[in-house]
Amino acid sequence: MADDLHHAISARLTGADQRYTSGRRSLVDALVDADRPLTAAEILVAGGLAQSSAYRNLSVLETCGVVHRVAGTDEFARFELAEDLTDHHHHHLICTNCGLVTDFTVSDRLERSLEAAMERVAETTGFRPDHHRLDLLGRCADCGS
Amino acid sequence: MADDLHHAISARLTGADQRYTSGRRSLVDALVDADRPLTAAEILVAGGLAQSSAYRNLSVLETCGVVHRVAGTDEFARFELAEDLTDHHHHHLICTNCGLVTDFTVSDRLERSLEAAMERVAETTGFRPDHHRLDLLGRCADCGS
DNA sequence: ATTTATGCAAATCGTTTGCAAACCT
DNA sequence: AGGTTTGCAAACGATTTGCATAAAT
Repeated sequence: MADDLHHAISARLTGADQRYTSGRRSLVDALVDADRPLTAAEILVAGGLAQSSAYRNLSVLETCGVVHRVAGTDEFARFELAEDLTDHHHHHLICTNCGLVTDFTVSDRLERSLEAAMERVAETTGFRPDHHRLDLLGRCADCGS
Repeated sequence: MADDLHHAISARLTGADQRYTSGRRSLVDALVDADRPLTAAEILVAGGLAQSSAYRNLSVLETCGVVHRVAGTDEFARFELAEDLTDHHHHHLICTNCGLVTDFTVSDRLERSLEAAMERVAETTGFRPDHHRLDLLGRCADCGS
Protein backbone atom coordinates (compact mmCIF):
# COMPACT_ATOMS: atom_id res chain seq x y z
CA MET A 1 0.00 0.00 0.00
CA ALA A 2 2.14 2.82 1.28
CA ASP A 3 5.20 0.78 0.48
CA ASP A 4 6.72 3.46 -1.71
CA LEU A 5 6.38 5.84 1.17
CA HIS A 6 8.23 3.60 3.58
CA HIS A 7 10.87 3.00 0.98
CA ALA A 8 11.36 6.71 0.45
CA ILE A 9 11.57 7.29 4.18
CA SER A 10 14.05 4.48 4.62
CA ALA A 11 16.23 6.00 1.93
CA ARG A 12 16.03 9.40 3.52
CA LEU A 13 17.09 8.05 6.88
CA THR A 14 19.86 5.92 5.46
CA GLY A 15 21.16 8.96 3.66
CA ALA A 16 21.52 10.64 7.03
CA ASP A 17 23.20 7.61 8.59
CA GLN A 18 20.11 6.70 10.52
CA ARG A 19 18.23 3.41 10.74
CA TYR A 20 14.59 2.84 9.98
CA THR A 21 13.90 0.87 13.12
CA SER A 22 10.56 -0.74 13.95
CA GLY A 23 9.93 1.96 16.52
CA ARG A 24 10.41 4.69 13.97
CA ARG A 25 8.19 2.83 11.56
CA SER A 26 5.45 2.68 14.19
CA LEU A 27 5.58 6.41 14.59
CA VAL A 28 5.41 6.92 10.85
CA ASP A 29 2.49 4.48 10.59
CA ALA A 30 0.59 6.47 13.17
CA LEU A 31 1.04 9.59 11.06
CA VAL A 32 0.13 7.75 7.86
CA ASP A 33 -3.12 6.55 9.41
CA ALA A 34 -4.10 10.02 10.54
CA ASP A 35 -5.66 12.61 8.26
CA ARG A 36 -4.43 15.48 10.38
CA PRO A 37 -1.36 16.45 12.42
CA LEU A 38 -1.06 14.46 15.64
CA THR A 39 0.12 15.63 19.02
CA ALA A 40 3.15 13.99 20.61
CA ALA A 41 0.78 12.38 23.11
CA GLU A 42 -1.37 10.90 20.35
CA ILE A 43 1.66 9.57 18.52
CA LEU A 44 3.02 8.21 21.75
CA VAL A 45 -0.13 6.16 22.34
CA ALA A 46 -0.59 5.04 18.73
CA GLY A 47 3.07 4.21 18.25
CA GLY A 48 3.40 2.20 21.45
CA LEU A 49 6.88 3.47 22.27
CA ALA A 50 8.16 4.79 25.55
CA GLN A 51 7.82 8.52 25.93
CA SER A 52 11.51 9.23 25.62
CA SER A 53 11.87 7.03 22.55
CA ALA A 54 8.90 8.66 20.87
CA TYR A 55 10.28 12.16 21.41
CA ARG A 56 13.79 11.14 20.45
CA ASN A 57 12.64 9.47 17.26
CA LEU A 58 10.35 12.31 16.30
CA SER A 59 13.36 14.54 16.63
CA VAL A 60 15.42 12.29 14.37
CA LEU A 61 12.60 12.05 11.84
CA GLU A 62 12.22 15.81 11.88
CA THR A 63 15.93 16.40 11.37
CA CYS A 64 15.95 14.00 8.44
CA GLY A 65 13.00 15.79 6.84
CA VAL A 66 10.59 12.89 7.23
CA VAL A 67 8.34 14.57 9.72
CA HIS A 68 7.36 18.20 10.06
CA ARG A 69 6.44 20.08 13.22
CA VAL A 70 3.14 21.97 13.10
CA ALA A 71 2.49 25.01 15.27
CA GLY A 72 -1.04 25.24 16.66
CA THR A 73 -2.27 27.66 19.28
CA ASP A 74 -2.05 25.42 22.31
CA GLU A 75 0.98 24.14 24.17
CA PHE A 76 1.20 20.76 22.43
CA ALA A 77 3.68 19.94 19.70
CA ARG A 78 2.05 18.42 16.62
CA PHE A 79 3.62 16.46 13.79
CA GLU A 80 2.76 15.41 10.25
CA LEU A 81 4.61 13.70 7.42
CA ALA A 82 6.70 16.06 5.30
CA GLU A 83 4.78 17.39 2.32
CA ASP A 84 7.42 16.27 -0.14
CA LEU A 85 6.78 12.69 0.95
CA THR A 86 3.02 12.82 0.71
CA ASP A 87 2.83 15.13 -2.32
CA HIS A 88 -0.01 16.89 -0.61
CA HIS A 89 0.60 20.59 -0.15
CA HIS A 90 -1.98 21.85 2.31
CA HIS A 91 -2.72 24.32 5.06
CA HIS A 92 -4.27 24.09 8.49
CA LEU A 93 -7.55 24.87 10.17
CA ILE A 94 -6.82 25.50 13.81
CA CYS A 95 -9.54 25.49 16.44
CA THR A 96 -8.90 28.27 18.92
CA ASN A 97 -11.14 26.52 21.42
CA CYS A 98 -9.90 22.91 21.58
CA GLY A 99 -6.65 23.16 19.64
CA LEU A 100 -7.63 20.62 16.97
CA VAL A 101 -5.66 20.98 13.76
CA THR A 102 -7.02 19.72 10.43
CA ASP A 103 -5.92 20.06 6.83
CA PHE A 104 -7.34 22.05 3.96
CA THR A 105 -6.18 23.20 0.55
CA VAL A 106 -6.63 26.38 -1.43
CA SER A 107 -6.83 27.03 -5.15
CA ASP A 108 -3.73 26.88 -7.32
CA ARG A 109 -4.34 30.51 -8.13
CA LEU A 110 -4.03 31.50 -4.48
CA GLU A 111 -0.96 29.31 -4.04
CA ARG A 112 0.69 31.08 -6.92
CA SER A 113 -0.12 34.45 -5.37
CA LEU A 114 1.47 33.32 -2.13
CA GLU A 115 4.59 32.21 -3.96
CA ALA A 116 4.76 35.55 -5.73
CA ALA A 117 4.44 37.37 -2.42
CA MET A 118 7.29 35.30 -1.04
CA GLU A 119 9.54 36.26 -3.92
CA ARG A 120 8.65 39.90 -3.50
CA VAL A 121 9.67 39.75 0.15
CA ALA A 122 12.94 38.12 -0.78
CA GLU A 123 13.68 40.98 -3.14
CA THR A 124 12.60 43.68 -0.72
CA THR A 125 14.09 42.59 2.59
CA GLY A 126 17.14 40.65 3.70
CA PHE A 127 14.87 37.75 4.56
CA ARG A 128 15.20 34.52 2.56
CA PRO A 129 11.84 32.74 2.58
CA ASP A 130 11.86 28.98 2.47
CA HIS A 131 8.21 28.05 2.82
CA HIS A 132 4.97 29.68 3.80
CA ARG A 133 2.41 28.84 6.40
CA LEU A 134 -1.22 29.78 5.90
CA ASP A 135 -3.59 28.87 8.70
CA LEU A 136 -7.20 29.66 9.38
CA LEU A 137 -8.04 30.19 13.03
CA GLY A 138 -11.56 29.73 14.28
CA ARG A 139 -13.99 27.21 15.73
CA CYS A 140 -14.05 23.60 14.58
CA ALA A 141 -17.35 21.87 13.87
CA ASP A 142 -17.41 20.30 17.35
CA CYS A 143 -16.75 23.55 19.18
CA GLY A 144 -19.51 25.38 17.28
CA SER A 145 -19.50 29.13 17.42
CA MET B 1 1.61 60.67 21.00
CA ALA B 2 0.11 57.26 21.48
CA ASP B 3 -2.39 58.71 23.88
CA ASP B 4 -5.36 57.54 21.88
CA LEU B 5 -3.95 54.07 22.03
CA HIS B 6 -3.66 54.08 25.80
CA HIS B 7 -7.12 55.50 26.07
CA ALA B 8 -8.53 52.78 23.87
CA ILE B 9 -6.74 50.13 25.90
CA SER B 10 -7.95 51.60 29.15
CA ALA B 11 -11.50 51.51 27.86
CA ARG B 12 -11.13 47.95 26.73
CA LEU B 13 -9.84 46.85 30.12
CA THR B 14 -12.45 48.80 32.04
CA GLY B 15 -15.11 47.15 29.92
CA ALA B 16 -13.83 43.80 31.17
CA ASP B 17 -13.73 44.96 34.80
CA GLN B 18 -9.97 45.21 34.76
CA ARG B 19 -7.72 48.10 35.74
CA TYR B 20 -5.08 49.71 33.57
CA THR B 21 -2.38 49.63 36.22
CA SER B 22 1.08 51.11 35.81
CA GLY B 23 2.49 47.61 35.47
CA ARG B 24 0.15 46.82 32.62
CA ARG B 25 0.96 50.13 31.02
CA SER B 26 4.67 49.30 31.18
CA LEU B 27 4.06 46.08 29.33
CA VAL B 28 2.01 47.86 26.70
CA ASP B 29 4.70 50.53 26.34
CA ALA B 30 7.31 47.86 25.69
CA LEU B 31 5.14 46.52 22.88
CA VAL B 32 4.46 49.98 21.48
CA ASP B 33 8.18 50.73 21.32
CA ALA B 34 8.92 47.52 19.46
CA ASP B 35 8.42 47.08 15.74
CA ARG B 36 8.04 43.33 16.05
CA PRO B 37 6.50 40.77 18.41
CA LEU B 38 8.45 40.44 21.67
CA THR B 39 9.13 37.34 23.69
CA ALA B 40 7.90 37.11 27.25
CA ALA B 41 11.52 37.45 28.37
CA GLU B 42 12.00 40.65 26.36
CA ILE B 43 8.80 42.13 27.72
CA LEU B 44 9.78 41.12 31.21
CA VAL B 45 13.05 43.03 30.98
CA ALA B 46 11.62 46.07 29.21
CA GLY B 47 8.54 46.23 31.43
CA GLY B 48 10.46 45.92 34.68
CA LEU B 49 7.84 43.74 36.37
CA ALA B 50 8.37 40.55 38.29
CA GLN B 51 8.16 37.45 36.16
CA SER B 52 4.87 36.30 37.62
CA SER B 53 3.29 39.73 37.24
CA ALA B 54 4.43 40.01 33.66
CA TYR B 55 2.95 36.65 32.73
CA ARG B 56 -0.23 37.29 34.68
CA ASN B 57 -0.74 40.69 33.10
CA LEU B 58 0.01 39.46 29.62
CA SER B 59 -2.66 36.88 30.20
CA VAL B 60 -5.16 39.53 31.27
CA LEU B 61 -4.24 41.75 28.33
CA GLU B 62 -4.65 38.83 25.98
CA THR B 63 -8.04 37.88 27.38
CA CYS B 64 -9.24 41.46 27.01
CA GLY B 65 -8.07 41.55 23.39
CA VAL B 66 -5.36 44.13 23.96
CA VAL B 67 -2.48 41.82 23.24
CA HIS B 68 -2.19 38.96 20.81
CA ARG B 69 -0.05 35.85 21.12
CA VAL B 70 2.18 35.09 18.14
CA ALA B 71 3.31 31.56 17.35
CA GLY B 72 6.88 31.28 16.11
CA THR B 73 8.84 28.09 15.62
CA ASP B 74 10.78 28.08 18.86
CA GLU B 75 9.60 27.43 22.40
CA PHE B 76 9.14 31.06 23.40
CA ALA B 77 5.79 32.81 23.56
CA ARG B 78 5.70 36.11 21.69
CA PHE B 79 3.25 38.97 21.98
CA GLU B 80 2.17 42.01 19.98
CA LEU B 81 -0.57 44.61 20.28
CA ALA B 82 -3.89 43.53 18.82
CA GLU B 83 -4.28 44.57 15.19
CA ASP B 84 -7.56 46.34 15.82
CA LEU B 85 -5.74 48.69 18.18
CA THR B 86 -2.85 49.47 15.87
CA ASP B 87 -4.83 49.40 12.62
CA HIS B 88 -1.91 47.62 11.06
CA HIS B 89 -2.86 44.29 9.56
CA HIS B 90 0.32 42.41 8.88
CA HIS B 91 1.97 39.01 8.70
CA HIS B 92 5.18 37.53 10.05
CA LEU B 93 8.62 36.61 8.78
CA ILE B 94 9.91 33.86 11.04
CA CYS B 95 13.56 32.90 11.11
CA THR B 96 13.88 29.14 11.38
CA ASN B 97 17.42 29.56 12.66
CA CYS B 98 17.22 32.07 15.50
CA GLY B 99 13.47 32.34 16.00
CA LEU B 100 13.27 36.09 15.30
CA VAL B 101 9.83 37.25 14.23
CA THR B 102 9.35 40.44 12.20
CA ASP B 103 6.37 42.01 10.45
CA PHE B 104 5.54 42.36 6.78
CA THR B 105 2.49 43.16 4.71
CA VAL B 106 1.13 41.85 1.45
CA SER B 107 -0.89 43.51 -1.28
CA ASP B 108 -4.58 44.25 -0.80
CA ARG B 109 -5.23 41.95 -3.71
CA LEU B 110 -3.67 39.03 -1.89
CA GLU B 111 -5.48 39.91 1.31
CA ARG B 112 -8.77 39.81 -0.54
CA SER B 113 -7.90 36.41 -1.97
CA LEU B 114 -7.19 35.15 1.50
CA GLU B 115 -10.51 36.46 2.75
CA ALA B 116 -12.27 34.79 -0.12
CA ALA B 117 -10.55 31.50 0.66
CA MET B 118 -11.68 31.79 4.25
CA GLU B 119 -15.28 32.25 3.21
CA ARG B 120 -15.06 29.29 0.90
CA VAL B 121 -13.84 27.11 3.74
CA ALA B 122 -16.67 28.31 5.93
CA GLU B 123 -19.17 27.24 3.29
CA THR B 124 -17.50 23.91 2.60
CA THR B 125 -16.64 22.58 6.04
CA GLY B 126 -18.08 22.90 9.52
CA PHE B 127 -15.21 25.16 10.42
CA ARG B 128 -15.93 28.82 11.28
CA PRO B 129 -12.84 30.86 10.44
CA ASP B 130 -12.17 33.91 12.53
CA HIS B 131 -8.85 35.16 11.26
CA HIS B 132 -6.00 33.96 9.12
CA ARG B 133 -2.32 33.63 9.75
CA LEU B 134 0.16 33.90 6.89
CA ASP B 135 3.81 33.48 7.80
CA LEU B 136 6.95 33.19 5.75
CA LEU B 137 9.53 30.83 7.19
CA GLY B 138 13.17 31.17 6.26
CA ARG B 139 16.42 32.85 7.24
CA CYS B 140 16.55 36.37 8.57
CA ALA B 141 19.19 38.81 7.31
CA ASP B 142 21.46 38.09 10.28
CA CYS B 143 21.30 34.32 9.90
CA GLY B 144 22.16 34.50 6.20
CA SER B 145 21.50 31.42 4.11
C1' DA C 1 -12.49 48.47 54.29
C1' DT C 2 -12.56 45.65 50.57
C1' DT C 3 -11.15 44.24 46.48
C1' DT C 4 -7.36 43.71 43.17
C1' DA C 5 -2.35 43.64 41.85
C1' DT C 6 2.28 42.62 43.09
C1' DG C 7 6.59 39.85 44.12
C1' DC C 8 8.67 35.94 45.89
C1' DA C 9 9.29 31.18 45.88
C1' DA C 10 7.51 26.78 44.86
C1' DA C 11 4.84 23.87 41.71
C1' DT C 12 3.44 22.35 37.07
C1' DC C 13 3.87 19.88 32.88
C1' DG C 14 5.44 19.03 28.20
C1' DT C 15 9.76 17.82 26.74
C1' DT C 16 14.72 16.42 27.21
C1' DT C 17 18.56 13.82 29.02
C1' DG C 18 21.71 10.20 31.72
C1' DC C 19 22.45 5.74 31.97
C1' DA C 20 22.34 0.64 31.78
C1' DA C 21 20.19 -3.05 29.21
C1' DA C 22 18.61 -4.76 24.60
C1' DC C 23 19.17 -4.48 19.66
C1' DC C 24 21.13 -4.48 15.09
C1' DT C 25 24.81 -5.42 11.62
C1' DA D 1 32.36 -6.93 19.26
C1' DG D 2 31.03 -2.00 18.27
C1' DG D 3 27.92 1.28 17.78
C1' DT D 4 22.87 2.48 18.05
C1' DT D 5 18.33 2.41 20.14
C1' DT D 6 15.44 1.56 23.90
C1' DG D 7 13.02 2.36 28.46
C1' DC D 8 13.11 4.03 32.96
C1' DA D 9 13.60 7.67 35.99
C1' DA D 10 15.43 12.02 36.88
C1' DA D 11 16.30 16.73 35.08
C1' DC D 12 15.00 20.79 32.49
C1' DG D 13 12.86 25.21 31.61
C1' DA D 14 9.13 28.20 30.26
C1' DT D 15 5.07 29.24 32.40
C1' DT D 16 1.74 29.08 36.30
C1' DT D 17 0.21 29.30 40.96
C1' DG D 18 -0.09 29.96 46.40
C1' DC D 19 0.30 33.16 49.53
C1' DA D 20 1.35 37.24 52.20
C1' DT D 21 2.10 42.21 51.31
C1' DA D 22 1.15 46.59 48.86
C1' DA D 23 -1.77 49.36 46.10
C1' DA D 24 -6.05 51.08 44.29
C1' DT D 25 -10.92 52.47 44.66
